Amino acid sequence: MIKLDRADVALLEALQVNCRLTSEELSEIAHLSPTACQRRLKRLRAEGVIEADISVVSPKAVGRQITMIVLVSLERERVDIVDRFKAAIRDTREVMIGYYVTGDADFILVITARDMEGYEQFTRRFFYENPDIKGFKTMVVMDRVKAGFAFPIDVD
Amino acid sequence: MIKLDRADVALLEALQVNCRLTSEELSEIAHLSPTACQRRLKRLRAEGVIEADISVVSPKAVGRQITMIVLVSLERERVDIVDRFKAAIRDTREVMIGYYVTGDADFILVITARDMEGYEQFTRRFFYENPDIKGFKTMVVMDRVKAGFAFPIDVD
DNA sequence: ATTGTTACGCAGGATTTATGCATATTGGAC
DNA sequence: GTCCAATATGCATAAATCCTGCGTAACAAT
Repeated sequence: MIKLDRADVALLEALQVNCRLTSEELSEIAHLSPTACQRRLKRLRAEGVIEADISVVSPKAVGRQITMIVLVSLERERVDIVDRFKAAIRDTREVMIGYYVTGDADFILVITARDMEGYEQFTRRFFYENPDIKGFKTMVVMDRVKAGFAFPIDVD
Repeated sequence: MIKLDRADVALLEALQVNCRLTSEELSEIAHLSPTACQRRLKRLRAEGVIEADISVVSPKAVGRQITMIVLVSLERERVDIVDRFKAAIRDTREVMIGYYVTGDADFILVITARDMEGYEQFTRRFFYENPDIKGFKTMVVMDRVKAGFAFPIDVD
C-alpha cells in the first residue's frame, strides 16, 4: 500500500469526481503549487494508484437502452475455468464491469445492450455457447442511480 | 437519443478508455482536425453524452482492501421509499455504484471499505439503522476483474 | 548537529486548448 | 436538380496550461 499524505488524498478525491481539473484548480484543493500537484499526479499514475482516466458515457444517450446485472455460476470452481472466464470478461466489450465474488454466484457482471434482442444475442454468444457456465441470472437495471468509482480515501 | 456519426463514435470509444488524449491524438482517431475534435467533445459534454470524466483510483492501493456487492430489498416498493433510498445512495460516498433493479433484489450496490470492521460499521449505519430496508445480502469481491464503464457504441 | 535524498516553488519554454474567421458541407424547401 | 440558411470544418493565432530545469527548502537517517 502506498503512503498518502493529506494533499495526495485531496487530489485523489477531487479527481475521482472530475479528472479534467487544471493544475491551478488542483493547487487550490491541495494547498500546493500547480507544479507540485502535477508531479504528484505523475507519481500517482506511475504507481498505479490512479488506474485510469476515463470518460463516462451515458449508455442511453448512445442507444444502449438496457443495462443488465448478471450473476454467473460456473460448472466448477477450478482455476483454469475461472481464469478462462476472467479472460472472457476482459475480452468482451459489452461487459463493462466484472467481479469475481463469493456468495450466490461466482461472478457478477454489468452488461449494456441496445435492446432486449441485442441482449439475447449477447447471452447466446457469451453464456449459452460457453460450456464452462452452469447458469446465470439476470436483473434488469431500471435506474442507474449512481455510476462511478469514487469512494472516500483516508490519510495514512 | 443523440445523433452520432462515425467520428463521434470513434471519439467516445477512445475516451471511454483514456480521456487524457490530446486533440492531436483524437484527430488521428476521428480523422478530423484537432479543432473539430475539441468542438465535438464540447458538444458531447454539453449534451450529457459524456456524463463525467473521472480518475479510477485503485481501492487497494489506498487502503480500501475490500469491495462488496450488496443486494438490498426494501420493506415495500413504494415510490417515496424507493426515492428515499436512491437519495441515500447518492449521498453516501462509500457506495460507488448503485442500480435500481428487477429480480432478486430491489437495489444492487458496490461498496468499498478499509476492512471487515469498516464494512460492519457501514452496514450498521447504512442498513440496520434504515427502517426502509427489509434485508440485504453481501457478496465479497475477490477480484475486480474488470472495472470501467466502457462499452461498444454503434453509429446511428 | 551534518548529510543525502526528496519535494518544493519559480521562471520560462513547450504544448495544448480556445477563439475568430473564412470556407465547405449539409439539410430542407422548392 | 437548384438555392439558401444553418451548421461544421480547418487554419491561424491568442490564451491557457503543462512540462522542465534550477535553486532552495524540507525531511529522514545518522
